[in-house]
Amino acid sequence: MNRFLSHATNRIDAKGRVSVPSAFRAVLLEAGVRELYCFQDFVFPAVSAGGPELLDRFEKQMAAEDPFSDAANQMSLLVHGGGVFVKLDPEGRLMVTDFIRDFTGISTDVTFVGRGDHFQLWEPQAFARAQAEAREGRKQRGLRSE
Amino acid sequence: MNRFLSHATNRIDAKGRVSVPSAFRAVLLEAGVRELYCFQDFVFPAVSAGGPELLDRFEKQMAAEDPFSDAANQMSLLVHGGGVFVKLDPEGRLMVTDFIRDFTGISTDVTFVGRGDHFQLWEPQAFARAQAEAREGRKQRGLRSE
DNA sequence: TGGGACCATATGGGCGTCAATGGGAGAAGC
DNA sequence: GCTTCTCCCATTGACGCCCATATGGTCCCA
Repeated sequence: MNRFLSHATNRIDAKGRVSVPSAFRAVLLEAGVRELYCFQDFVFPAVSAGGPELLDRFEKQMAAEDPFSDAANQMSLLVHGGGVFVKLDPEGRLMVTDFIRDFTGISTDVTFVGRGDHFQLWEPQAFARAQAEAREGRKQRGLRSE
Repeated sequence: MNRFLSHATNRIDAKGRVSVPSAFRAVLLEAGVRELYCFQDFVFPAVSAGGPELLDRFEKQMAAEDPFSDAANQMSLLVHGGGVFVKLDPEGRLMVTDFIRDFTGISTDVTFVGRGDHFQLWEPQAFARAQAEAREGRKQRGLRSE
């Protein structure tokens, strides 16, 4: 398994640390990622995290559209200006900084959400709501999988 | 037999495990599936399960459209964030996690329902109702084959 | 044809391992 | 010197692996 899948909720301890789920750490290890690259998601109130190659991916995306568009400008602000490198401690935990808290609304618990080539940090309730909305939207569009 | 057929109800034990029906396990074995991919169904209050190729299918679908579109984003939230890889123990049982319970209403028993290329986990009563409704709907449309 | 041995599946529980969490102490920075 | 950040160790609770038991069905043989 070489991608980020499923979701799990972990508690922030008194020092402001939270364990990254072991399944996600395994993916990072396999990819040889030692430092996480984090930034604010464009769509959801979540912080996205992954290897440094994520940056490349978003720069490609920006290059694909009109470089002077509002979207490209805002993306650059988030990707370049809002990006942070985060290190894990020997137990696989990361510090939940104000950068993360302010944007996501996270306070005591973090929901880690796999997104294939990266994963996200969500406030648990916010994730539940977003997922419910997504499911509702799919149902209405009638895009059944079978 | 290379597809999932019929249905069966098994009990969840004190540890929260339930045996996957042997007929289904045989199909999985033949297909060489060692890890199940499970996700909350888009239509029914059931959890669908099958081989990893189910996920591949979803990812192809996402790749087909604009990867940064709203639809693709929401789908990833369901397929990646809402999907789980589940391993069977040596006896062919799986853990019934809250992820499954909350969405399906399953508490003490699980009804396994074959769906051809995958199968589903239902709360027994809910399955009985859904099946009755489906039968009724077909009858009214006059599409019965018998 | 009826009874019994045999087999497969479903189920129950013990136990070791690992992940998540909590706290302490040393190191580095203000 | 005090705060903040790491690293290290301890605890606990969950999960995976193993073996044991039960239950129902099938096949063989008398």
